[in-house]
Amino acid sequence: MSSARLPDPRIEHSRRAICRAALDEFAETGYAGFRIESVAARAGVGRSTVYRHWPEKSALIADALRTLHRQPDPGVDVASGSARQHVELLLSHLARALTDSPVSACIPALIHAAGNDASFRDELHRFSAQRRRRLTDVITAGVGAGEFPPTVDPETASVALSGAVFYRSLMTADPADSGFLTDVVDEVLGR
Amino acid sequence: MSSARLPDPRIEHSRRAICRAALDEFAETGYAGFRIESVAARAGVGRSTVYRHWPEKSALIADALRTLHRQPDPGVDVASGSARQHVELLLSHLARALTDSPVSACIPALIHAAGNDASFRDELHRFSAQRRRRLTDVITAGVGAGEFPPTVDPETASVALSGAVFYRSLMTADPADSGFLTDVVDEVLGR
Amino acid sequence: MSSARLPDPRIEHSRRAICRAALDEFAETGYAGFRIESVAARAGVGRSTVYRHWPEKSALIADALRTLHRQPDPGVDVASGSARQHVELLLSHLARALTDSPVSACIPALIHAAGNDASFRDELHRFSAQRRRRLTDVITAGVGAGEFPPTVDPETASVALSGAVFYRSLMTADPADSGFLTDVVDEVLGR
Amino acid sequence: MSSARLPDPRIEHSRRAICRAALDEFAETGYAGFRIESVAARAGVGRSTVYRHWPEKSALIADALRTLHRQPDPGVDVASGSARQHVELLLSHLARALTDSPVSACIPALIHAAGNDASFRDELHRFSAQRRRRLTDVITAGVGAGEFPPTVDPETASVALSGAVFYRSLMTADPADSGFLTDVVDEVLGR
DNA sequence: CGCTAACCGAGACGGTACGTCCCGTCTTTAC
DNA sequence: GTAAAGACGGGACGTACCGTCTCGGTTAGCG
Repeated sequence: MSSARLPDPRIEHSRRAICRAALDEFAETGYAGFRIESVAARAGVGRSTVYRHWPEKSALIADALRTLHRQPDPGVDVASGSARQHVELLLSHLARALTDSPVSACIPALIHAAGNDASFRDELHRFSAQRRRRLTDVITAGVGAGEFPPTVDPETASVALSGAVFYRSLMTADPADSGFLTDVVDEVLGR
Repeated sequence: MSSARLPDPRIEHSRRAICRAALDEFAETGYAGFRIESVAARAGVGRSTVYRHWPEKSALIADALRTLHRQPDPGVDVASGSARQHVELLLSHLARALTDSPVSACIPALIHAAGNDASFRDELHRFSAQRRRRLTDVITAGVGAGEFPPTVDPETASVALSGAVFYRSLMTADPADSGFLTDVVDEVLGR
Repeated sequence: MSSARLPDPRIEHSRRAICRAALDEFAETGYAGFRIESVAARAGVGRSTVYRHWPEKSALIADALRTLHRQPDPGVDVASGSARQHVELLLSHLARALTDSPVSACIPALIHAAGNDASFRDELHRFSAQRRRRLTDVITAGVGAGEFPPTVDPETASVALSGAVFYRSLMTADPADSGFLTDVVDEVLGR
Repeated sequence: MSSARLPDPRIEHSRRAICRAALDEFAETGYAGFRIESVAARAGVGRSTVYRHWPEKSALIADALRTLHRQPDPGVDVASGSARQHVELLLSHLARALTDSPVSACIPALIHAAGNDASFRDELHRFSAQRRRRLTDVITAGVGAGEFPPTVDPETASVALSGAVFYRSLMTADPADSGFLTDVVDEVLGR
């Protein structure tokens, strides 16, 4: 019958350990400065084991970053609370993701990598689209419920809101704290 | 009078050529992949001349990027036209800067570098603050003239607008074209 | 049994090839002008392989020169012939060693290096002591057999004879040919 | 008449200082490790001044070493004392020259350099011939005076004696002290 | 004296070799 | 058959000198 060979549990174990180590390394040292040797050492693994599973450095980095996307969604309970509360919750999740390790250090690196590599760019776009879809949905619901003005375009609004958080976190010295979030939601979705 | 001694004309000549070459290299290959050897070759200069002026790769990159900031402001003529037109003009300049070489490739790299180096971070913050100030001023003027609703907070609005352009350019597959700009200005500054 | 682990056959192969190449390089260009890059090229080996086995240029040179000392002794058959013939044979071996490559170019370099480095000095002293011992022994035997005057001090005589060959080969324009050897043996060991 | 311009005293002053510094440098660091920069610094002179007078490193070294030969002969008073005393005196001068700075470090370096450069070789041969001639003359006189056996060939004997001192000083761990000199003179010139 | 030509120091320049670090490939042995 | 260990060829790094060059400032010796 199905002789699907179980592919040796050690393999999967190694892959996991290496990916985790790669994320740590990436968060600490960024794209440049990322050393295969350090990753192997972190993972308690021989250098050749890394090369057995990924053909080269960039492939490992890409793969490791991809695992970020599969991390569990914070899960906002849309059933209870107002649309505005949901929006602020999603934005504060985003703000925290941009501030805390390890994602905080990976997003900028991803943005940079995206500039020079089409596959990274696609990955980044897919990732952010997925994150932003929740936000767009919530805004759409808010408009439908009459909580936000009918003139609001959910797509544009979610870009403005996400962009505001990004910009505030990455390009200014001030944090995207709850006061800022309140202000920017007022500004974009009306008061 | 001021007998300011010109130290050696060759020095300034070399520095300029190297900085220009470094920006090109940076735009093409990013932070990783940046090779001093290529820069020297581009600049038509010996490798040692580069090291004579900058102690190491990162210092050269930092210095070269800094020259970006000193590039002349596009200069929007605020005297004529409506505040809304000014806002859209500034945003389209930003969008173009994020799309065209060489700045397009440098900003993402700067964002990345900022994640791992405080001095780069300060540089980036200073740079974006300077750019955004023009936008904030124009919005303030528009509010004063009654062109934008009095509820608009210029500071928050300029972050939302800049962030929207950034996000659209860097994190999505769609360009920050004039249609998008119109929409997002509608959204943030009212219609 | 002895499960003495052979570490890796490639290592010994590389070491041999590099040492041989280093001796050639040394003989051709001397201490100054000795370039690791040339040695690696001669040996058909990557530059880093050289540094993997020797920490720096001087260590490689020292090691390569040491292999000279392990080269097989010419092996003079003491059983047949007179003591005088043995003496002349040993001296002509020495003279030839000082004239022919590769040793010819290494001894002067060793003498020079010995002036600036104690370990080279010890090496040189050990090397020459070993070579000279055969000569001293043969002279001692010749004195015992009554072939040389009893007033001859074998130690002093062997220094005078070896020194004469060295001096003639290195410090004068004339070669230490067989005529010279005959004369100097006459002079030192009597006629 | 001849308006032979005095060639600017600064030039001669610089040359002297540089030559002296070059000898010191040579004695300290040998042929390899000889740095033009160090010489200039020792001489309190700009690096370019060195290059103004000597086209390259090796020319400076050669020139500096040549000044050694012009150093005043110790001057043995042949009028008084026996031939044997004169011989021992000359040999002890040679032994001291091979032991004390700066010559001690230059001779080995010269021997080495002679191996790779014909002009150095000629220089060395000329130098040693000049030194040895005094010795040969004294031996000849001693033979003529009946102080040494008529069988002594002055040329061969002076090579054996000089060679013995060289060998003892450079190739063994023992010094060419007065005891050794006595022994070797006994051995070569009879007792 | 004051001029002028030379010599000078300082140091930028294009090169080249160094010794270090890491890459991605490979070979060997242990489990 | 997979893993750890690590040798291998390769190539960029940042350092140290090389020998060449350009630059003003000083200085010797003539007018």
